[in-house]
Amino acid sequence: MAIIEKHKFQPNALARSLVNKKTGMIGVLFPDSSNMFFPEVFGGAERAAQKLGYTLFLCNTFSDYNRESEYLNLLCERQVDGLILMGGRINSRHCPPSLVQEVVDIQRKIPIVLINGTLPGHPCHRVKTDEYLGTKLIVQHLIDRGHRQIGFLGGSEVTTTTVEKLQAYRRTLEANQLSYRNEWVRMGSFSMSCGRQLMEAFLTMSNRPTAILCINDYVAIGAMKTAISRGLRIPEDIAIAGFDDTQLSSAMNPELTSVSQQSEQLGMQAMLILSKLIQKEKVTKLTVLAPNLIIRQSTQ
Amino acid sequence: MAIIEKHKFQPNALARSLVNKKTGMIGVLFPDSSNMFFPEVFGGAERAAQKLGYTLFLCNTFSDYNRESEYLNLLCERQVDGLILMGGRINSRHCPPSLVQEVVDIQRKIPIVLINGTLPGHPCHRVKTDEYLGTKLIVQHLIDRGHRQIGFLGGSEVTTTTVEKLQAYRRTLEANQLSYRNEWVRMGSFSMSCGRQLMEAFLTMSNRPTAILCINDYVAIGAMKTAISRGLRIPEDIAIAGFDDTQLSSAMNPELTSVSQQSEQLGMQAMLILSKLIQKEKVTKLTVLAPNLIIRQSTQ
DNA sequence: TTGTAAGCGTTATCAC
DNA sequence: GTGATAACGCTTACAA
Repeated sequence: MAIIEKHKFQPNALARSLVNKKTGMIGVLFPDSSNMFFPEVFGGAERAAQKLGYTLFLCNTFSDYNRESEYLNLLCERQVDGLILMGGRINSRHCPPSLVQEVVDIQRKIPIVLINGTLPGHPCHRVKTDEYLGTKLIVQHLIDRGHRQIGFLGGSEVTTTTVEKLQAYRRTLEANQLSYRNEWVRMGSFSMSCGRQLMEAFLTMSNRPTAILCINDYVAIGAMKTAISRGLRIPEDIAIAGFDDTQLSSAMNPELTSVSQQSEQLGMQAMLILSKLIQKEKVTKLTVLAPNLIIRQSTQ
Repeated sequence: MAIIEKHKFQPNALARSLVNKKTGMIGVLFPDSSNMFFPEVFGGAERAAQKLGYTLFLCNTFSDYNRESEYLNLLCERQVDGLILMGGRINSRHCPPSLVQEVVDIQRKIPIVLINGTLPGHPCHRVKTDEYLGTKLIVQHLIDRGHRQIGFLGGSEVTTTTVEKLQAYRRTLEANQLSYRNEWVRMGSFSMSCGRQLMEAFLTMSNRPTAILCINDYVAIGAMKTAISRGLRIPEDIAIAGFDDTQLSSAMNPELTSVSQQSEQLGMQAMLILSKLIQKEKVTKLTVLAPNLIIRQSTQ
């Protein structure tokens, strides 16, 4: 011990990992650190990881398939013990089979958990919140508040989660004998500026919705800002709801009704399941978390 | 090549790094992923890292000295090529010398860049925004808008950045022949809930400030929310300004005047300097970025 | 208890 | 150019 101290001996984890064949590292792919939803998820994952003795390797893919592939390769070379995947290809409808195959090949050697996504045609360990139910809850809430004209704003039709929400929206309307109208559904992206633009378009309509469900909090806030700048009161003149319940929704004024995906739980669960997979324990393939409707000022 | 493909040969970066004595990994310590400022900084750092062929190892210390030490140790064991440090001990007045020494010892072996912090008594490569100037700009702006009673909300006196801002606040008041009043300065923490609480206290004062400078956007938003819930109009009844110009400030309603620290630039510069240090190039010890006053609705 | 040797998957060196 | 070999720093198994 004295001699360790004296020579300031520094253990080398690389050499140790080379022998042990485990690194204690978990690779985490996510699409965008500027969307608070993701930092929240890996906040939860990190907490769980610390308890389990793992350490996270976060990789911002910027939703770019190439970067995803690069990182995937990098993480394999670095011998991570497991992978958590979010966004990008696992949320893509029409995902090129080669990209799916890439993940499938890796999965043969390294345990993988997907958050809010799938690998079409291949069974996979997944953690997700029930976004269908979440959407249903919020549409029903709007209907219960007396709204009959409900719009849907943002997202992209090439994204599986958007399609799932859209379906829930449509079916919930129908279940309430309300008509689904194409012109009340506007897609684009997931950003605040998208929310602004799409809302502009809505406001020029003669017969516009009285309530709007947005694909996420960012789009909702963009929509709110446009509405407010046009002199509309929220929720009196138009009700607006978001999704994800990021910290933005409670920060806003008026505060934004949103559906919590339990982002931290999502990360924790994924990490928990991954650690079991690494220990070769049997784990349920699919873990579904219940969404949580958080009603705030923007809809009542 | 055929045989590589056939056997699905997977190169092992650990073994390679063991020989090369470089891993291409940069350790990044930061205090809190739920404060958007930090994801913004490492967004910039990541972009730079990708260009330079490095990859980031992000470590959320939750501002806990012990966790900092653990991660520091972990990153050394893992043989990272360099370190970027934010928050925690490098922002602490009265930082225990042993914690400083720990970093100094590491610095002998691994290049380190500090963002917005110092290692008291030890020269160090640092990147920072001029928070003194940033504060001055915003106080001057409030004064120019006609305010004579300006308060200071949030932060903590054990944090170097808070002290720096407080000093700038005080001196700018004095330079304008305005009196500094103790009861107009309230400290606490850096959270939205802190902003709410401190604002409550302000509002009970008979002679309260007409404008408030907050330590960051989160505190500012908390303060705004309390003010609004008390029926005050912003900025007519009370002007409020934040700091950091996170995405929250432009999302708010009314939009929040704030000082941009150029968070992405901060991360990019740190990464750039670090890579030069790793290549043993000479680099200037201190890089100061100019803050940017972003005037929005909350102060005019 | 202490010590020695083999091996992890690379890279680099030095003969050939 | 090709091919064998040592070395990187650690762990583990086995021998002394």
